[in-house]
Amino acid sequence: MKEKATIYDIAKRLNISAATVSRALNDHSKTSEKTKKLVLKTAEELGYEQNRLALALKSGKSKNIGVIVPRIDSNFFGSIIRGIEEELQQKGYHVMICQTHEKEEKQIENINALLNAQVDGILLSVTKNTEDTSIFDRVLQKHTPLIFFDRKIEIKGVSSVTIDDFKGGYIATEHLIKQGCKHVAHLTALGYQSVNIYQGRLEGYKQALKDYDIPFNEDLVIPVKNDLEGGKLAIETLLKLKQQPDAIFSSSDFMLLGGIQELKLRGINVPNDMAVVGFSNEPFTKFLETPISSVDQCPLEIGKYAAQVFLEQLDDPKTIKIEKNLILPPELIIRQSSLKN
Amino acid sequence: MKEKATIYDIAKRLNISAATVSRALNDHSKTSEKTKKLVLKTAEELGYEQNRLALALKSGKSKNIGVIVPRIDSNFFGSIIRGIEEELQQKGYHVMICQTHEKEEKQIENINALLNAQVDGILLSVTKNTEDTSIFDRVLQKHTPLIFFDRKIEIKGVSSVTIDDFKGGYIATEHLIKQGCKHVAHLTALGYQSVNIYQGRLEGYKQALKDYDIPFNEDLVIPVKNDLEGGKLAIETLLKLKQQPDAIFSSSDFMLLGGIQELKLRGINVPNDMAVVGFSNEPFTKFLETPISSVDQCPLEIGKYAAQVFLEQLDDPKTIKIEKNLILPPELIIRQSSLKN
DNA sequence: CTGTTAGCGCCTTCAC
DNA sequence: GTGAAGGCGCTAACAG
Repeated sequence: MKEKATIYDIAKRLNISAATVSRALNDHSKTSEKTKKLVLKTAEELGYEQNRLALALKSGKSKNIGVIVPRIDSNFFGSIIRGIEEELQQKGYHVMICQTHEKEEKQIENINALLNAQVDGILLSVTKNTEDTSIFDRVLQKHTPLIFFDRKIEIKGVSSVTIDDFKGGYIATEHLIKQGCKHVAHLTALGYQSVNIYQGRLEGYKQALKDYDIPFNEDLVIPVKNDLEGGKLAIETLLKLKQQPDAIFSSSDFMLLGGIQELKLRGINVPNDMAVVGFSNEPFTKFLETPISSVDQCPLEIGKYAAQVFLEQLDDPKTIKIEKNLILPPELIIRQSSLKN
Repeated sequence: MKEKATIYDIAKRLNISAATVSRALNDHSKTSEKTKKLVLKTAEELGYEQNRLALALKSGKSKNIGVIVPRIDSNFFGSIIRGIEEELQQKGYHVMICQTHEKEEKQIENINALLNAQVDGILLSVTKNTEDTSIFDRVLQKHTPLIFFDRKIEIKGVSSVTIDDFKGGYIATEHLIKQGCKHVAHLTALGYQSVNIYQGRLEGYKQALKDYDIPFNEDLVIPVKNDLEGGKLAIETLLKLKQQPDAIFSSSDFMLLGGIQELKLRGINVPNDMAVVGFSNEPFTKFLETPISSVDQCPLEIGKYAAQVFLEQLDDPKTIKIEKNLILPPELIIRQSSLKN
């Protein structure tokens, strides 16, 4: 077997032209069955395989799409990528992965790299500190489909797939209220202004309070760093209040876990003294002794829909590319941490 | 800005030949400084970007490498991919991701797809039920570097990066023995024969017992399915024994967690009645009320080394590609679950 | 139904 | 120092 057989090799062997071989291989209508069979047979013998690079250069379509996420080693983004990959590979696409580590410069680098690798589209979860949006214009100028997922920025002509953070905040809070909680606190994360995910959760929280005639109390909203330490600090702050809360809706499972650890140290029982609900449905939430209720963001779905939106964009002629903004409903997973006895 | 500027566009504008433009862009020695500057300037103006596909077709190097894993939405594989990506992107490579879902047919499909996408190399964590190895020969015949990581198969000429499972089993067991445990049970996983990862851990366990003059007791080795349910079953089996264990070394954190839950139901205290150590250092292990000791497999390192081995293979002339088998030392992370009071 | 020609965008001899 | 020509592998248009 030669290292690499081309259509010319098989053409030579059969004493026909490369064009005929190409047609036969692609099952073109105007080709005799005889030559088709012959070509297929010798192709097999020579171990021929199509060189997608050549095809890509010719057609201008690489059949690769770029996916940019903050980190890949997180359950959330890993699941999204899984969804994207599964949806796209069956259409003959390959997924090229990049990470930004929440750095805008890396985001720009990655986009440029993907662009000149001639990807057929870019799916991007926007870095939280994105300030310069001109890079996105460059993508659009090249007529490369661009789709935001999970985290978006408002840019005309860019479709997106996100979850309904407002609803997530609402159902979590409503659930706690229905459990009989009168003073629901809320932990929100610092540092995500530009993608305002946490803003939506907060608004949902407020709306739920309003709908159930509970006055909003600013003191019960604690903005902290999104990690275990932040959660501990939040608890310390909350417990100093005159009016202490009887429930917490945290916009992140990690902050919540830190908080729960702190509550335990202080002998405060979850869920009876303090009912809690987190956000993201991180894998660890269901493994704890007191499993944590959490709002699931359906990452697999996000990935699948993002892929589908991309495929739709492809069908459209370049001029009438309509913007599509999918907002998926999150789902509240109720576990022990929010069920008062 | 035109949709896509090529070297011809800038050549035309400057009334010079495309060849000169190419040379100027590549900082070729035999080009006047004047034209270089001129070319660079107009390239900038026209928004020129190199088309990597054309370069790839010409050079035969796509600067893409394929990575195949069972699943991407697992902390372990996610971390490995992160390591690979970070190491390779700075050398100008892109990572293309595929999943096998532990199906051999998908593994073959993915390899073929990557091959005719002309990747410059394939990094693969072998599917556990791999039987037909002829696909790997095909890769080698094409002189495409192939590197196994985490899970390997013995194939001449294929390098690999794995962890020392024997050592992992050894240090975990030794640690339990040093804690004063006399009857260390071992949970091993069913269904991974072809990649014999679990075999190594078992051997390490045996060797540790031997080194500390503890007789090996076959009854204490429980093979179960690698999930929570399997762990529960294992505990049931163990507790029926005349000689009950006082410690467990589990070859998987998930089996162990199931076991711990079962122990708790039965009022058996961890670590005092039963000291336990898991394997993989899954994220949840450190979040539990009784954090679990576990053998960390350094996935990030695996990824980085796999990438490095790939880069080394590249330097070698095709003929003298030497096989390199890196075996990384795992690390025991000691937490409360194995520390007797 | 098949062969010829041309070109995707780039780089690399080979002349000049 | 620069231009012209050819080719990487494939396909589409145009003849025949």
